Amino acid sequence: MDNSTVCHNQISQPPPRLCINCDVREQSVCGVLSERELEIFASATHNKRHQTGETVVSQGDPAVFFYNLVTGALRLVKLMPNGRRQIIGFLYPGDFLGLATRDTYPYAAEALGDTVLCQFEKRSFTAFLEQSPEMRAELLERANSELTLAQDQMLLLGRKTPSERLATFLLRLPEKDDGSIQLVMTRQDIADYLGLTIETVSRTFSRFKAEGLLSLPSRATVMILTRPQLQAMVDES
Amino acid sequence: MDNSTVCHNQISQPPPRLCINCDVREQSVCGVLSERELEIFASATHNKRHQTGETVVSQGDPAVFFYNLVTGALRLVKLMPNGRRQIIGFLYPGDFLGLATRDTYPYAAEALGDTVLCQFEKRSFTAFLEQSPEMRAELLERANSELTLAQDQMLLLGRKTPSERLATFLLRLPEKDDGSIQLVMTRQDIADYLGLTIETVSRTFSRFKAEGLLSLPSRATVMILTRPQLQAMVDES
DNA sequence: CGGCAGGTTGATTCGCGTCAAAATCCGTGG
DNA sequence: CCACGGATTTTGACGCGAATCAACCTGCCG
Repeated sequence: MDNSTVCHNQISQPPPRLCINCDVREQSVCGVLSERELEIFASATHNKRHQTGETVVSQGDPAVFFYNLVTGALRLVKLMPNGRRQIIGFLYPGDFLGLATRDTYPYAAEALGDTVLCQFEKRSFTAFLEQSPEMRAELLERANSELTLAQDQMLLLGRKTPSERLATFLLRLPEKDDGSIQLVMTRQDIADYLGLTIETVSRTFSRFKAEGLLSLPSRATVMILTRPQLQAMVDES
Repeated sequence: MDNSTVCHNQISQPPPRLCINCDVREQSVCGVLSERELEIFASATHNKRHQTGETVVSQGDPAVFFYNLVTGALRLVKLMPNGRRQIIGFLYPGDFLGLATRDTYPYAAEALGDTVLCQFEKRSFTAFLEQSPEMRAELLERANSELTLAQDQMLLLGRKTPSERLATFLLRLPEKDDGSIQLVMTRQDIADYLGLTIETVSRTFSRFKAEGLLSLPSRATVMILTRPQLQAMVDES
């Protein structure tokens, strides 16, 4: 809640932050830039930290900044006046925050856990695009894959059963080395992403567990036991 | 079903088809091209006609061609193995068909009424993009607005009531001069677009009519009587 | 005047949402 | 290490609203 744009260079003076050392450079839109361009880019950006639940951008606010997500995860939320909530996507390290915006953000972006973002001005980024066809191509690429995902999600929300929705969701998440899946979001988030209630999500998890499809070592950890069966539910689509 | 790539120059020899005379040039992605570029473009395209219900591209087919829609309308359909259907969008004159495709089309495009399309090869178009930053910017622009629309639709499918869905849908359609709205799609199409059944769509239309919100002079014509009330239902989102 | 596709209306069912309570998880402090 | 407390999740009971199933209507074609 207090000033969360903290730098760690409060004590000693570290070397200037360089995009070239960025952990997610290759995964982010910056991956297409030359060293020369990266330097230009670096001078126009700075890091921003957020804690769990904090709002990075608000629905309806003028879109002044764009971001690359460096660490953590975000949820993109659309809120209706009466409180109904729909999550239209989650962002992970390397993802770009700023697609599908015109003058204002049509959704809020909120931090899930502690996050680090790379912030830059929309204005200067747009200007930068004029000189970088590669970057524009990269953005087009990303917009297209977001659009593809969104279309899959429309099918999910319009026509799939709760079980199919949850199975689809789980199989989209990345596995760790030990085969477990870490859920960075709450059940409520999952419900609002899948167009269900929290109770239905919980019940579906329980049923999957009872059927031996998965186990839940902790709230945030899922072990998929019989991937083929879950996959079969998804392929039914 | 027979060869539907008909030219009208079967009798007399008309002047070569020129993009510069295209009715929808300014509305389509071609609007950003210079006369010079238009000529190059023209030589790589040809018109293609389709009748009601015909398939322009099939879900799962290799994406070889892109299209601009010149006349008529298309529905973009995702079909599940068990027959469940979700319409992820409608295209109107000037719209581009080819966003959100990788190697294959992830949806089918089907003609609503008689349509005219401008067809060109994905390969050559992609090559053309290399030399036309304006065109790439235009495509990015369009991908972004499609994405915005898709996100609105996710909210609709995940969280809105049938009445809100239909009201939202109707108010997005263009009015004619006399204030009427022409529905180019069937009730089933509307249902599959809004994530409902045909019966629920029909009942909701009937209720709106009973409440004096609209009248239905014919199956395909809607007269909105009290726009503010419909708008209020939508704003509730 | 059929015939038929598309659309409407009615009766019934059932799955998910709602409301309520219990259980679990997890951080905190004794 | 355990006891406590709040948040989160799970489970249970119930009701409603949209899907389903079925019949009927309407407009339009030959």
